[in-house]
Amino acid sequence: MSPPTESKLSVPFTDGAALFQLPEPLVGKRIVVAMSGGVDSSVVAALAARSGAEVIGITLQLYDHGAASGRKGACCAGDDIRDARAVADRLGIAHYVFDHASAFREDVIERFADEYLAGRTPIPCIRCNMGPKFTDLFAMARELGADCLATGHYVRREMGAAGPELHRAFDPARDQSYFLYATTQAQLEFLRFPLGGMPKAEVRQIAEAEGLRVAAKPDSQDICFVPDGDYAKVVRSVRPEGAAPGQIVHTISGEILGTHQGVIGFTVGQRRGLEIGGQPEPLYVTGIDAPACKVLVGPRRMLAVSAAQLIETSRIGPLPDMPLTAKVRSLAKPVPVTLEGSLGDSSAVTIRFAAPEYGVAPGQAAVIYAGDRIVGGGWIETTVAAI
RNA sequence: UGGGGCGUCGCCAAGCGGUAAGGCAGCGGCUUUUGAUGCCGCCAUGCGCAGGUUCGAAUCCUGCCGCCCCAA
Repeated sequence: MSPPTESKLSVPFTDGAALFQLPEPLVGKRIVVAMSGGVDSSVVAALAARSGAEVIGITLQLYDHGAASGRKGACCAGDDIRDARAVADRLGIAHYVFDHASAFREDVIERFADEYLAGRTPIPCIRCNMGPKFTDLFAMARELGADCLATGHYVRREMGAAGPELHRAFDPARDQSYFLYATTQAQLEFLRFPLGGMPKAEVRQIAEAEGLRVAAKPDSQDICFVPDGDYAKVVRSVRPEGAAPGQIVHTISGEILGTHQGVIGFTVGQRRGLEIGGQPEPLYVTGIDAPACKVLVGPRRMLAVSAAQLIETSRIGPLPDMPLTAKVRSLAKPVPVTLEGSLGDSSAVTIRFAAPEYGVAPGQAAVIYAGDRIVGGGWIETTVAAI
């Protein structure tokens, strides 16, 4: 599944024009690289520096709390900014750090908390890509007169008949397309993802070859602004008034099985943490009634969903005339779906699953694929039980 | 205070003389740039308490304690 460690480089990393999809010569071109302080974006910066173009690294400081410092595998604060700076120094490229903490707090963290309070399950990474990264950083790169904005995302940009298209990464284990479905056509014109065609192992090889201090840095995981995996703590600190206790109710019988310390601790499809024993089979969260402070639970078969309504849909390029698939979570094989409605322009669309899908949570994203190509997606507003 | 039933891990529950199943919950790990799911591992030297019978008892006997039901 994962490529061998000692593979040859699939793309010559000296071919800057191909990697950054810019016309030759690169001398005189200006590439802005979004540097998070991790291995991936550091390698992008290195590749850009090798290309002959002028390179400017930009790091957004997104948050700053004590726990961020010293935490391995985070991004965009404290040590990571120092790492980014050190890499830039090593590569001899310009590097700017912008304090984006207040905007990030409003656009991503508070929104994240409010979604949980409303009984939904948010994906801050997508909001972050939509806002700080691909809107704000995008504007900065434009102002700097860049020819493109390159990031370390594992996703491919390919030229199609109707313009640039977004495709899944070459390395399926690293594919990040799920988090990027909301990229607009205009953003995609300007964006570049040089790592989309490489296996992760290769990226680390390059980092080592370039002598980057981040070569062995752990991959980021979890939510970057949640220190120790305890996202509920973050929600409580942002919205202290939000976590009200309530009842855990059986979806079918209506029986009150227990109590909980706040709807924010639960997501549809969740099994653990209910603390309800004495049952013949496991109970899963089947729904969340935020206004009533109720968590609804039931057996696994009640999680089966036949369709989902998506809102605020977006589309990248034309809708191809071929079977479509969808992912309802980042790690999942895309499953066959049919679309009812017109995808894109923020309109509402219903996707119907060919086979029942389990654990579909409102607030999550559904991303639509045509083969390897991402054609768009939207936020899951409601689901239809398959029964 | 007559009769009947029951007390086994936090919960549910097997076992009915041969040396404590299983499920749920919980805990730990793997996986993972969202939340989940999933998978693997751990989880009662002891069966309400105290005696007794027996080579051997959660299982038999006695007493006590605690629940539940029936009762003019």
